[in-house]
Amino acid sequence: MNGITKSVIKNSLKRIFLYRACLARLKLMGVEKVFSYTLASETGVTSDQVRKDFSEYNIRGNKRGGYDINGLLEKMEKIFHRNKDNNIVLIGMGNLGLALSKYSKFVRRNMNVVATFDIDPFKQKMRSGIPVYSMSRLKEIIDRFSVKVAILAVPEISAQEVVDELIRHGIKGIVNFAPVLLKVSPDVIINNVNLCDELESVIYYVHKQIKVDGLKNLELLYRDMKY
Amino acid sequence: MNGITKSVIKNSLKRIFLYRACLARLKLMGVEKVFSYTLASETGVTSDQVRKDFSEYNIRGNKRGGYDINGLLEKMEKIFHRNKDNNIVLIGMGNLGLALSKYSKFVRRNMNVVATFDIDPFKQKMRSGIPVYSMSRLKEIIDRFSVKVAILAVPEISAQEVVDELIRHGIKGIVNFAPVLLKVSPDVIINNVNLCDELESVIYYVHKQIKVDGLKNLELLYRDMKY
DNA sequence: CGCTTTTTGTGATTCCATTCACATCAATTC
DNA sequence: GAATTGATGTGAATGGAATCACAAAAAGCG
Repeated sequence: MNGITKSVIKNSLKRIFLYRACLARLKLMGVEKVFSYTLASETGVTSDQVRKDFSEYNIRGNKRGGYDINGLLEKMEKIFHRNKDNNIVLIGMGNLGLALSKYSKFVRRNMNVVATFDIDPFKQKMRSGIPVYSMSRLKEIIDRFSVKVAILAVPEISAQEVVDELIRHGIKGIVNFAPVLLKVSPDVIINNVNLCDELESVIYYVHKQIKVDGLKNLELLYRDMKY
Repeated sequence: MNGITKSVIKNSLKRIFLYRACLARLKLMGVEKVFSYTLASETGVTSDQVRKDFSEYNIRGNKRGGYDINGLLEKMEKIFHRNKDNNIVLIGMGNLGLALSKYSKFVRRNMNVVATFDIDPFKQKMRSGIPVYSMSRLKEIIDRFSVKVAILAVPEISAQEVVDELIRHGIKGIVNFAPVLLKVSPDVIINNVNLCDELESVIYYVHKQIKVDGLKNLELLYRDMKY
């Protein structure tokens, strides 16, 4: 249980998700095949990038014929283990945890939150279909549903403690919404999602942009004055 | 309003946030100064990286003396405009929107959700202190509070339409929770947060890890059989 | 005060992701 | 069925971020 763990999700994987979302949309529209440049312009990358990414994940198309959307989506499902169900547990039923437990998009991608956990006995009852258990039943549920991945939405103060327990019971991957860097052994995958940072990043760039625009305007003004 | 916009938040900026969180913690513990390697080991990066990042954002310390925590935090506040309040609007009061509107950590970082909006008239009443308005009052609120940044938590079907409206009324940056790539002009900053993708990434790496471990075990078994 | 120690700050280097360029293959046309 | 066209797939080149290595500065010490 040593070592700080940063999120290390590859950009190429994120782009693959983009492509998939785009493909699903095209499929709904009745489109049957795409070319790398179609997908590229839809997702705002270059066609080289699309092909290189596909190459990395061993996805191939037909020379000249482009890619068959159904085949592509099937291949992706296989790669991302979407064919089998993935059972998830969610720890912490505060505001965020509650919202995540109701988030219907997980289910649509075969990711099932089979149970949620909270230390607050008041919260330990059925809510919106998904049961809320006390932490004492964690091991039982993880074993019964072969859970390997957890969502962590507990206060930062208890995050590390909960993580240690999760890992002790066999959890191998965690999406962590608590704003702390968790210490885990390197075989456990952590993906940190820090909502404050996401918002603050945008604020930073907006302020910067405004400053740049301001300077541009000044330059323009200066030029106008000069001539 | 052309062009697909991917999130482009620099890694160095994300690390600066990490450092700041760490510094705040150290400050609470009564620590007054740090060295680059202290901060590094606390955040799981190298000390070179810390110094390089600081250099990028023009943060400097004292040769041999390290960095004064208070000075560092002040400098960061200035860089990130934490001295002045940042007013935010939140669009979409579904499960996620509701949770975000109650997310107390925003306020602690001077990011105030001044109002929320939803098309559902049933939701348009005071909830947990923050008012829920109809979209018709968007412009009024944006102007009154000089809002430049919005959080988007609407269904994907209406996301683009809402974004167009936001930008028309002067919004310059958006944290987008809808799983769609928004089309905006390049002077608007978009930060996409896709919860499904975050979870699915972890699942992907966990399966991969298990496969790798499995192979390792096979190799071990093979070696055992051989000798 | 000059010598040693310690840590910063940054040019040089390495490494990895993206982009380029083109060989390769499949379809279509003549 | 050869020639042409239009796409893929991938080595090679490029660019940008992380790491290295060291000069410069500050603190301590004799």
